[in-house]
Amino acid sequence: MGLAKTEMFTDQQNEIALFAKVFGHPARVAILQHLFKINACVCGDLVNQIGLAQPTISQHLKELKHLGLIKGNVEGTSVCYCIHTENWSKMKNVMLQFLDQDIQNTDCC
Amino acid sequence: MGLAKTEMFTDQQNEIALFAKVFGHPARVAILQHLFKINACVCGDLVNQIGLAQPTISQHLKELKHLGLIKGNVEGTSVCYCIHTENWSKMKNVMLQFLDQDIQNTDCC
DNA sequence: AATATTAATCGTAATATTGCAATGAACAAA
DNA sequence: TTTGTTCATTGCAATATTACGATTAATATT
Repeated sequence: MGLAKTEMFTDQQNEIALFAKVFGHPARVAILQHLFKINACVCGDLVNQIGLAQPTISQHLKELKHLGLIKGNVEGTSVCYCIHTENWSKMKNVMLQFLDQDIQNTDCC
Repeated sequence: MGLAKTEMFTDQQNEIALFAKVFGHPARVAILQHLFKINACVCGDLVNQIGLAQPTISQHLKELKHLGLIKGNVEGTSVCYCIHTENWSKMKNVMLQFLDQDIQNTDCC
């Protein structure tokens, strides 16, 4: 059914999955890396940088914005995007808690 | 269309996306968390724990195994799964490098 | 050998994602 | 006001993902 049964998982598990999902496409990884590097970027520049069509970039930006990881500021006819540092930190904590799990004992198999 | 254009991104970006994608479903997050907690687990136990049907769990396990994040050992009629600690560490380094990016300057927008 | 147990695989239905052409909306410049 | 620029939205085609019933494969148990 192409549909995750979210109701059978904890809020934490669903949150981790949501964040991970948005990183699950190389275009969004590239967009975020570029925003970190340049610190702020107009949508059109991203289209040139990444090489996908404008509607496609716009859609990826929408998803990143929806999760709160980036901010967009209208400046005339263009829109300036940048990392939402506070939310990025919060997300990082959630993901680190998941990634940093440690096994206490030796390998089993 | 429904297909990521991986050829236009760096290997690193594609690798990050691949790892993130596998974490992008709460069932796989739950499976991994359970394996960390219990350290080793027979497939049937995961089916009981998670609450999805056996073929579904088996499919999720396959994806985790394919990325090398877990190992599976046949023990009689059952299969014992556990975290592949070495590969988990490698994956963690890749993801941390991405998550730990820092902005040098102030917010722009 | 016959039966039971466990997990993988196959096949399929339902839904989601990706990508872009076409269009629309908002603003700036002439 | 007309034209151009920039970005969002719509609509659609192609592909991927999720879930599970049915079946198969492998090994135990009787």
